[in-house]
Amino acid sequence: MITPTDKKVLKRFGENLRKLRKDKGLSLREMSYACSIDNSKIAKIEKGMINITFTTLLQLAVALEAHPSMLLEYEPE
Amino acid sequence: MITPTDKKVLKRFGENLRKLRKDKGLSLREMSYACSIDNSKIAKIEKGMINITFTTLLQLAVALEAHPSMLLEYEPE
DNA sequence: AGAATTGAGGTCTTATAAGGCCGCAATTTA
DNA sequence: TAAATTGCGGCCTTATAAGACCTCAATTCT
Repeated sequence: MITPTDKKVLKRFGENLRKLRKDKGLSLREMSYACSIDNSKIAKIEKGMINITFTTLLQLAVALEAHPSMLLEYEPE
Repeated sequence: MITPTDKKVLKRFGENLRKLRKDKGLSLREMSYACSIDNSKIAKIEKGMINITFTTLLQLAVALEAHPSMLLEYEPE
């Protein structure tokens, strides 16, 4: 079950993801196209609404042309 | 659906996880205790049998006393 | 040898991620 | 201002992760 603490962690991850996407100047649909993940799903991830799997993390990294570990390097807060 | 390519990626991740655990001198049960993940599940992860979620990745990092991103830093191969 | 530890697979239930589509309000652009 | 783009939430089905427990063969320890 997804705890309130998890919620917070996912939200923080989402915020960072959003930042990385913006920095790369991509719209949700552009990013969607770049990694084959539905744009609405990416929106949900950025909102911290879903607990993504390992493979989804890798897909996101592809779209951002970054190393997967980079998506985890942000201030936990 | 989990593709053969995903399978390979998960397997590689698992091998690395196993290495990290061994390096820390932990048995599956010890690690299980350290991160509240059933030992049989950790075994499955190491075997690349499951596509773990973001929160599970964080839990594993706790047991290894490492930054989550570290679990992703290995030779993709 | 006997006991304990360890890795690992199987099984069952429940929660939820994935995948895909729709629509709409708010921007942004033409 | 009309038209496109964008973010985003809802909905549905299917696949599968999570979580918990059991068993057992192979090691390792005593």
